[in-house]
Amino acid sequence: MAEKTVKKNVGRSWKQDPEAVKADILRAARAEIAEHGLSGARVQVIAERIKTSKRMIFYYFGDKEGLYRAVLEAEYASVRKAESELDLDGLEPMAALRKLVEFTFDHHRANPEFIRLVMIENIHNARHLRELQNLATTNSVAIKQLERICEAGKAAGVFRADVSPLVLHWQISAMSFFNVANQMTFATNFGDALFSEAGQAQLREETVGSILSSVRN
Amino acid sequence: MAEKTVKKNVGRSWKQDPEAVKADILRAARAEIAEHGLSGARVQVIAERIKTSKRMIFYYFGDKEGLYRAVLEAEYASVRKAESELDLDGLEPMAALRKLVEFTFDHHRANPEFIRLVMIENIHNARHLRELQNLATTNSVAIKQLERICEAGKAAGVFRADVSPLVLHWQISAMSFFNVANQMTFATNFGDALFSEAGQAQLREETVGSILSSVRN
DNA sequence: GACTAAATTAACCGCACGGTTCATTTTGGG
DNA sequence: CCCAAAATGAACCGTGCGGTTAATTTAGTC
Repeated sequence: MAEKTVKKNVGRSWKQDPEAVKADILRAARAEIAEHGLSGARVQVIAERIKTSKRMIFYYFGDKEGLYRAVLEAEYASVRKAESELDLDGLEPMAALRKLVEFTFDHHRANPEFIRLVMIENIHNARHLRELQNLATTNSVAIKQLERICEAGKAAGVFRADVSPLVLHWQISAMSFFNVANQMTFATNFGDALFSEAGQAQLREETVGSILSSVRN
Repeated sequence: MAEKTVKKNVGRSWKQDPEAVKADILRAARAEIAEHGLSGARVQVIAERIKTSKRMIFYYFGDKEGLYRAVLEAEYASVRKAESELDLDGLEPMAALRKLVEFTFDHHRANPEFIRLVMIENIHNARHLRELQNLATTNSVAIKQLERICEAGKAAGVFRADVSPLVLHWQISAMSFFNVANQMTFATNFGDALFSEAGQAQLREETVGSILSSVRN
């Protein structure tokens, strides 16, 4: 039959670029999951955000949870990289601690999607994070830096002798994280004064102040 | 036809008790939503947790979001009630502040479901909380208490003159909230030492310490 | 240029979900 | 005791979800 040779697509209709597709999917998934949570995120919507199909997501990442794990892993890697680039050499202990607190406060604020992913992961009791074992060894960069600061501070006599780097990290993280994570409910309940530029500058300084004053000898 | 009058249920099969049913639904919904998030929670599962049907949930609460709003409202009311029962009269400013911090730390820790609901609400950008307008006026009990403490502390000269009750509340909430909300990811990343009984006692005291030292004149 | 494996598209599927319909039972007031 | 209204049960429904099947296109290899 003459109609047999119907060609739907004579010219090249698409190019292969698996790495770019994978990276696109990861970015879109990060945004979608951070916005709606794991169960709230729709695979269809992730596909629609970029120029690909739902099929490709399952092709590359297996299932929704595999995709989520990949997003989580990439995001933690990116944060660790930023942390490791913070240079505190040559600073006095108090100045180093101040810089570390300011960095953490600013970095959390600049990465709300990461914060939301961590919130979501906590809702899931860190079940997926625990499955990412290759991160465990390297994600204590911040602690290592604090340990060095604390040692120097104690040696110089400016820090209390019983300051704990781990507790310090917990306190710094708590305020830096809460500032982003709970912004909406806090503002709803108590007003948004603390979340203007001036308010944020104040919180940043008060955070530094409470950390520094709590280690001071 | 003679078979027309088939009676499936001759005897009394159930009792009416709408208030108890509503209360049961609220409790079950709180647990289910706190565990799985709003989109992750299944109405069917909420019904199965107690002795009722999906039908009753929609009958009393309209839809899933209405149920969630009711849960949120009840939970906030319960927390406000606990806060208002905290008695700080007759305490020196520092002692009063210490007691308030300890209370907040302990209360958050004792109410993980409330913490999770707030986390979930933050994921949703506080959209539902904003629709609960009748709470806005009364949920600043904690702030009022802090204002009184700060005034007394400044008058007595033991507090810095520029201490802000709102910032103080933010700091206290940050650490008390983070301690519960981020426990799982923090423990996964940095070990669970801080979440043993001894670790929690240490964190509680360090939280008090950093707050007190940051207001001290 | 034929062959093959990887990459991509289009169409489809079972199913569980939120929500509804219809009928029945219970309660309480007159 | 009767009857309207509230409360409940059972079965159902359309939709959108995560995930799959099968066919088509690309790109490197000989």
